[in-house]
Amino acid sequence: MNTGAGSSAQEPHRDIPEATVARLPVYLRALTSLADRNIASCSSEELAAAAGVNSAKLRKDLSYLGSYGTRGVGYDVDYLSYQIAREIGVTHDWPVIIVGIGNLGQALANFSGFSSRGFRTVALLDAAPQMQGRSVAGLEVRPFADLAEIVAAEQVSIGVISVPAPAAQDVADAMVEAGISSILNFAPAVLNVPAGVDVRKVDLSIELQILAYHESRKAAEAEETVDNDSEEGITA
Amino acid sequence: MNTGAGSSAQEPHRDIPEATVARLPVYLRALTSLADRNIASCSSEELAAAAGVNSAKLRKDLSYLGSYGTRGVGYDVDYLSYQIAREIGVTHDWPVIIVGIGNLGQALANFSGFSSRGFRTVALLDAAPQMQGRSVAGLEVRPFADLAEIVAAEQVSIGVISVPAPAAQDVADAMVEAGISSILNFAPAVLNVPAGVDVRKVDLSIELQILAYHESRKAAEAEETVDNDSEEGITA
DNA sequence: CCGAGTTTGTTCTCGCAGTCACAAAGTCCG
DNA sequence: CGGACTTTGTGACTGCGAGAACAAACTCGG
Repeated sequence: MNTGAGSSAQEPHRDIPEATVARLPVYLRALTSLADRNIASCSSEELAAAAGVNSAKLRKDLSYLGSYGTRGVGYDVDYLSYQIAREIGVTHDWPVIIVGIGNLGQALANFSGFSSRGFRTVALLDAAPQMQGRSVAGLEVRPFADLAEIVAAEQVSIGVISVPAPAAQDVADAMVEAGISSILNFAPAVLNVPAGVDVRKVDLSIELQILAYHESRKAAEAEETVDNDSEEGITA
Repeated sequence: MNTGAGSSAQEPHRDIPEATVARLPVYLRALTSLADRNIASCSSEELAAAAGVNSAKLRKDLSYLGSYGTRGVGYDVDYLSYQIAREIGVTHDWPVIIVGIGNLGQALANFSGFSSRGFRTVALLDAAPQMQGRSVAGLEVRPFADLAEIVAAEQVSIGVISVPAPAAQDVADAMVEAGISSILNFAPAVLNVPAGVDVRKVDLSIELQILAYHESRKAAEAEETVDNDSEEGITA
């Protein structure tokens, strides 16, 4: 009865809401943590607590994937982990390249969370001559000009940009040109990419500014409540 | 006529939607970029393009702050910049401490975007003895035990956590205990904090996994469209 | 001084996301 | 073997956010 877009065979889900997609990795991490503690099964309440969300929301999110729980019992940790990993698509490793091996790029290259969660850094690229050939996190830094060649050879579809803002758009253009269709951008710049290419942005100073806004309001409120007293007596 | 919560003198705004708050820093950056190019005024259309959003959304967002534009003309770049900065609360610098001076912590300490956008890193803390006294980004790494003392002395209300996941909750607890009320968390762990404390989370592997999900779907769709052809002929 | 043109600020509508509450479905004990 | 209990999965409701469209307000040229 849907918009007749074929293949209604064994995938009753499809079209998982974006908000849910963003939480699935959180659930996956919580499940991994439970598995590490040798917990074989858990209720939605427990898993929700471990993931830091509401249990109803968790159940609804999981229901988009299918019915992988058992009523009256809960979820099997390993089984659910696999199902989520399969849905996200991290049952096999994704090759990733990092462009811009400054402080942040080096930190990312060394970040174990990438390799342990379905991603494998296959190349580090930097345009600066003095970076060439240096070894970072066990990988040799290669010239930016090699981008297309590496992407083609390693079948890379995900790229990380950690260059200064002015260079970000050029790097993005080159990535798209080379065939990359998903970009994680750490540069504080707006990227223009053609349709079909996904960009996610991580912006450190924006996060801090959002905190600052709330902090300002907290301070203003605190001041307001003291306002009645009009304390100005530092004359003692 | 609002819910009579005092002080209806010269602040007609208050209660800015969270989604808008998250975009204000983006607008601020776009404005800064325009100012750097000596552009004194701009329309909502231009600013929206620079910030990568819809112009209607931009105008709506700005309207929460007040009427700082001129109909028929547009916005004065400097004036609007100041108003946004004032609303966010970054007209003066916020002192920030960073706990966990590993690869990521060092990258954050060296990140110029912090200092140039309303934040000043006042201390770097790490629990590891071998880190003590080392100089990173012009600051000496101090023992984690000094946390409370530093927070009190420098009036710090914002803390950054860049320690491994297992230590994150302990660090958060200590921060809250010391009086910090806003936390930017880079550790892949769920933090439990009391009400009144804001936590924002930046999780690198989650961002990648979200990209992977979309990438999987792209691959699946591509396969689907080729399915009709059933190309298996690599026999040549 | 006035009208045409431009751009903001706001209203309205639609869709997505979060939460509550409950029926369905399974387990476990007597 | 049956009933009480537990927990999932889902339907209904509410509220926020995005976008389109329009009225208000300002500028500028004659």
